[in-house]
Amino acid sequence: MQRHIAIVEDEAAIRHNYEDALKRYGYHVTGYGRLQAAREAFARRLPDLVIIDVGLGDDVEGGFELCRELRVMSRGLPIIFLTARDSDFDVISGLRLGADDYLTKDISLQQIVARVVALFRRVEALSGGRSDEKVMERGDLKFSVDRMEVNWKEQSVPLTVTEFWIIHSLIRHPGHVRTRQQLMDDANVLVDDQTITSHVKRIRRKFQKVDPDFDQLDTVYGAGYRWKPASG
Amino acid sequence: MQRHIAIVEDEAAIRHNYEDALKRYGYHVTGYGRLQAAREAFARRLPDLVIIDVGLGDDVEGGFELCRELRVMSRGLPIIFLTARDSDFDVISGLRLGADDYLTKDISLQQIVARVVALFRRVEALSGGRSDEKVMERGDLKFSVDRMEVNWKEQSVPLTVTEFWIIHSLIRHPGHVRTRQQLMDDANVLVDDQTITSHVKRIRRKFQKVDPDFDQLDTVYGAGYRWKPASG
DNA sequence: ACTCACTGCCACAAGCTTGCCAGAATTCGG
DNA sequence: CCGAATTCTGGCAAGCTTGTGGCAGTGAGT
Repeated sequence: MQRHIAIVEDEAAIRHNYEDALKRYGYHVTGYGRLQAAREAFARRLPDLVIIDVGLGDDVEGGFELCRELRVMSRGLPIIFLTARDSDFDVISGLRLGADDYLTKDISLQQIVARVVALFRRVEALSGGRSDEKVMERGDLKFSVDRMEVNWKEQSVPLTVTEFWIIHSLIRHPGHVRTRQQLMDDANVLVDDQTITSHVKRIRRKFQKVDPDFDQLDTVYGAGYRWKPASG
Repeated sequence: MQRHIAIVEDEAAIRHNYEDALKRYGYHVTGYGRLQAAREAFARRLPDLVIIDVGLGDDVEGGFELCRELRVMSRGLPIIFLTARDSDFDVISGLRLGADDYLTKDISLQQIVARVVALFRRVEALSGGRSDEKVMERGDLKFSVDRMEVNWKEQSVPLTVTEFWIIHSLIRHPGHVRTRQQLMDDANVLVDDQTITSHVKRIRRKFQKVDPDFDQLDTVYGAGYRWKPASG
């Protein structure tokens, strides 16, 4: 699968520069001019890497806030900070937001691409070659792609491969309805709708074995299934 | 119209396997044993999807080169890479070239077919699909197609699929009257006028359960229904 | 060869949704 | 104010969707 990079940067000219450079390297790139747009997009689907300009307009704090939110959504998601001013650099490092890299805007496009590539390589090395995040945390759920392991409330839930990818698909789109077709695609199987129903039953059973009150996986009648977002 | 898939793979046995599997799914498949043959065919007519073995003979670079050429010819053409080797080098290079998917040869035929189907679905969704706004906000109403969820004054309103599409149709034309016929079309059902009346009744009831003063959905005598614009 | 886990699917049960009817209520035109 | 047309409403039966237990085929591991 192609890597998906998100760029949050309000100056259109700069944003397009970065987009072009990264696209030329075969990445799938989406640019966002405003924080809110980015936030909404991320709620739908997390990219594989995020580049954030912390000097976004007058809302200096916004970039930090977004970073914090992303860290909550996905612990392992690579984040690169961009800043026009050198002075911000200290602030950023002081905040320990967990960004994976900091860049000032005066560096060359080539350098940026190089950093992105390097970051992907590093993430890959850690996670054994998958393009997905190492670990996702969503409320009571901990999800590790490289270990193929799922934890619910600190307890391990033993899932099979197919079940794993179905859950994976649901969790990567929290709150969104996924049709049985989509789940099939994401789990890489080509089967009957009913079979997905069976898998979901088994998944529920396994979660309930660990936590009888498990209730995070909604059925949406006539549509599909949905992973209930943490807050409800 | 039938989809045309091209397979570039030098080992005849493997190539035929793939061809058969995909043909059984109703695709029109052409196999090419040598790069040059494929290149010439593509110059005449581009297929709808290409599967390339990157380990073609001793010409390791050939597959990548072909991919590059195809990308120039058609930016959106779906390309799947096949390889016997699982080394990172192949993966990275393949992805940078803009391949849409990447498979090692040890996966099952079924999985390959599944990927092909999924890729076509994705491409279709991007081009042919209507480009809906994902989230709509109209005054007290929040509406998300992805989530199949409707909120009125911050409270969730549980609607069925048909009700959902009816509301969707009304909200996309705020202040305009929609006939029962139009609502039928938009909800993709073919029924009696009276049935739409029933649906509207149920929709109103559900909104009123959340907010007894709900009054946003007007009846226009002799014509149809209308979603009252916000301030009204 | 044998076991065991996984997967896909079937068949039946349970539940929800939908379409429509018939009578009541409302609106419209004169 | 009256009659005709239109809409509202409660309710119900058919049909579709999902839950559930189970079974057979496959493939990996012993």
